[in-house]
Amino acid sequence: MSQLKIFNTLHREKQPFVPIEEGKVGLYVCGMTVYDYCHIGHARVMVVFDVVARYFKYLGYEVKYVRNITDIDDKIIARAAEAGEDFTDLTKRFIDEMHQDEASLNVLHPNEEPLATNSIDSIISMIETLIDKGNAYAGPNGDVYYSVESFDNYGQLSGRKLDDMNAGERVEVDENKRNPFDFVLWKSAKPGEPFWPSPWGNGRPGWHIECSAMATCCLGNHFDIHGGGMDLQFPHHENEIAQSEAATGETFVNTWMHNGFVRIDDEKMSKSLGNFFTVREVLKKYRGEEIRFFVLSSHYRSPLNYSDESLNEARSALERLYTALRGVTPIANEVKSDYVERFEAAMNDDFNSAKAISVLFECANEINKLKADNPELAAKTTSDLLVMAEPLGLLYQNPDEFLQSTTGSDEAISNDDIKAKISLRLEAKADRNWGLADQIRDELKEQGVIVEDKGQETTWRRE
RNA sequence: GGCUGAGUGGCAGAGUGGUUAUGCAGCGGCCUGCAAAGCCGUGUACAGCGGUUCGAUUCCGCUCUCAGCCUCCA
Repeated sequence: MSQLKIFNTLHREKQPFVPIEEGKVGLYVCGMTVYDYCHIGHARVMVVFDVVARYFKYLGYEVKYVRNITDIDDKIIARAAEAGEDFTDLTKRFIDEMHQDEASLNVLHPNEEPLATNSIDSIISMIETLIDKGNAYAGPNGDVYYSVESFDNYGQLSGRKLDDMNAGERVEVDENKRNPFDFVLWKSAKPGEPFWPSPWGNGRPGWHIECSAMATCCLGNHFDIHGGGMDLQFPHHENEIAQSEAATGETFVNTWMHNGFVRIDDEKMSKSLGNFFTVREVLKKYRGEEIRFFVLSSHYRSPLNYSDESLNEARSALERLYTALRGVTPIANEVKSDYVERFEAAMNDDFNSAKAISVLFECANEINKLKADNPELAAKTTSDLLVMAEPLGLLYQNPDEFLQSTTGSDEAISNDDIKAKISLRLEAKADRNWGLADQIRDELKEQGVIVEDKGQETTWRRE
């Protein structure tokens, strides 16, 4: 079998994955800042790394998957102030919402989900270490900063040099910093802001330090894979490396993985541009599995353009796969089929889900051909299809349930009414009253129900 | 200005130094009372210009276009 290769942002090439400890993998992903609903970009991160975790399990690894929650930061404070509520009420609410979205997308829960506010002690102790080692300093305003010049390899991940960067390009240079690219480790509290006591006074952690603290706490000073969206490469992940490696003296992470953006009209979907769709908005029109298929239909590092057409295609594609599964009871296949081999080869090539999915379609085609002539082989091939779908988190529903479920919140004809009409139509057919039979079929079609005759049986599905 | 990445058939989207991606849509056929689903067949795609090569969409160079990052961001 081919070996798993992963594109490592740190080296800008695909590299064979070698775990630090045999048979185990530690995975840390930067999760949500919980001040609003998840949008499709967040859904992509969740789904992509869910597949990474699932596929490692499929390969037999023991996976420890950690995805943090940032539950204290400037935006959270601002939103809570706007709403006139305690920031913890706000974050608790959006954590619950996030978990609902996660479930809708069939994303398995990470093994650990640490909160920044539960990690204050380890954050403070890491900052103390950085000050002791000369990598951090308290500014005249009481904030504590990391000194980028104190870390020789600063810029290794994002491939940039301090000299090449334009300080003050977008944000005014802060006079409290020794170097404009120094970043905050500890931010002193203004009146009315939430705070924790620290050796530098009351305040809260900066954005980057929490991830260094949580990652090393949960997975150790040196672990296998760290992931997140492309935009976190710089400065967030660059700063995480600088903090963690300066504090521990060890290599922080072996493999860095970054997923591409979701776009709308060829522009990045983001909160700041305001061009985002939330997961729950899209769920009004499309099933969670359709969103999931859409995300996995292109490679995780490529841009992914969001549109109704794309979601409609995902729907058609899933209908085809579920139609193949319909009416077959899978029987475990004792030999590893050529399909599964090719599926693994695709996934081993930097989690190429798009290519892997093409194998699912070929497998579905084979099932359709075998159904009539060779039920036993059809059943085994069906099992193959489900074996491949599992690490992708797809095809987890009963085919009829999927095909007959409603796709949105619109008012739809009930299953009972559909069945009643189909009974009438079967009587008409028995009388060879084709006019009436076709009329009933047309009526159902208008209500989004497709009727299909198979010999004496009639099945139905929703469009 | 610095640094990334990308440009594939009607659309989406993989991939490869010479041979079918895959899905949707289209066209023809089989099946069907008719459909639907399914099956079979069907498309001289690889931004442009040079170079390397027996041969390049695939490697190299240049040009053009697009997107992203350069302390909000998944």
